[in-house]
Amino acid sequence: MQADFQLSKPLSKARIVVAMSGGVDSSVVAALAAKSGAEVIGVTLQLYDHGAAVARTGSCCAGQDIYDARTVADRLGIAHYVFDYESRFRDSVIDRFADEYMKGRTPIPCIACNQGVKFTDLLALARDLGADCLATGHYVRRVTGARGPELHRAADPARDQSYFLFATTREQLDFLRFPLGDMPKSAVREAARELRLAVAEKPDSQDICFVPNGDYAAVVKKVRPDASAEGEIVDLQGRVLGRHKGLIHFTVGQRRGLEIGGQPEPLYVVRLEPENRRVVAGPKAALAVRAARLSGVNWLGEGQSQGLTAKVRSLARPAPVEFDGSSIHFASAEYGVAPGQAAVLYEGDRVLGGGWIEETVAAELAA
RNA sequence: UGGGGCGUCGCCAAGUGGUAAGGCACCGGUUUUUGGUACCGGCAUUCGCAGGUUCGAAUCCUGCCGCCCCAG
Repeated sequence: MQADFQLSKPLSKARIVVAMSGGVDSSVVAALAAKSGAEVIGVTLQLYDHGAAVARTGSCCAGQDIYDARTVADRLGIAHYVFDYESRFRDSVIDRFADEYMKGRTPIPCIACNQGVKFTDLLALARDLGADCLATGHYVRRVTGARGPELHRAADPARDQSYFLFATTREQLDFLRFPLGDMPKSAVREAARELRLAVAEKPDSQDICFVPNGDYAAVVKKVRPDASAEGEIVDLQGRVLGRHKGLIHFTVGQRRGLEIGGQPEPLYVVRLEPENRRVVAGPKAALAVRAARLSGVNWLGEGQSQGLTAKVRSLARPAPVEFDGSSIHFASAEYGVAPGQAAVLYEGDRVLGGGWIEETVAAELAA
């Protein structure tokens, strides 16, 4: 197995920095880089280190993972550095994550992490190390188009991570390489086995890396102690249906957890009102949205505005939309669109960019 | 107090003699590098309580308890 690192100079004269998380994917990237003949430097960032999170499986960038990355680097015979980015990660990812929840929004820490710590800080570090590129284990493709590098969905649709990388800028994309974008996950695992990498059978990471037991609310409360302020759960007319134990436990589109029974049909969270700590609940139909205004738009495309599709969550078939530069308009109602989540725009397999969902416009329901 | 009605899983609610539907909630699982959704599965040996009739009752009878309504 080989990878094309898309460099303009001979690999024998190139220096590649590989972001090694300690998982199978980035380990295989390091192996592919080492095999290419270039000089390879593995870099691992220590992002957090709560005692409890260290030993758990499915994590990333702490304790055992750092050890695993080092072990792989040693086996490959490449240089390996570990940098302490805990405070940076706490400020730019964990604190922001908590603040978003406090505001009644639903954050995606993985994108914040990619955007900041990885593609800004680590990328700058790689440049400082004199690298010609920074390679990561993300499942996404960098395709050279007529006007330079483009970001495309991964070849393995089940693994595509383009949703989490919408904020990647042109400059960053210039310097980044994603050797796994063309490969199915099974091939990556197979390669790890053939290379006898210790991480070959390591479980995929999932959930939020810095949340130990899937209990993200506990992390928010730890960072922001006043997060458990109670409030009312009301229906669309404002009638009180019950109480809740903290806005942070809810997200728009959520069904479970309201603990309100006796209804003829399920209740969903329609909206969160941080000003008065209210959770507004209603039937599924009340979730229908026809447009969403975005902030922090990152654009990698040209003038496209028609024939686009958008994903409003990582798992979802892309929905046809029109984009006017700041808002997306769905061709047919979309459900459970939560502020704080990302809307990523595609033209076929190409990622044109995206933005953060600020507010949504309810669809007029013919009823 | 007199008259009427009701009491089935946490909530709503079928079932009026043949051996407890369903919905909501909740729990578990699947899916997944966010949260959530969706899907699959689980969830009353028991029908306010105590007796009685019957081969057999949540369904019939009696008493008690509780709640609701109406009372010149």
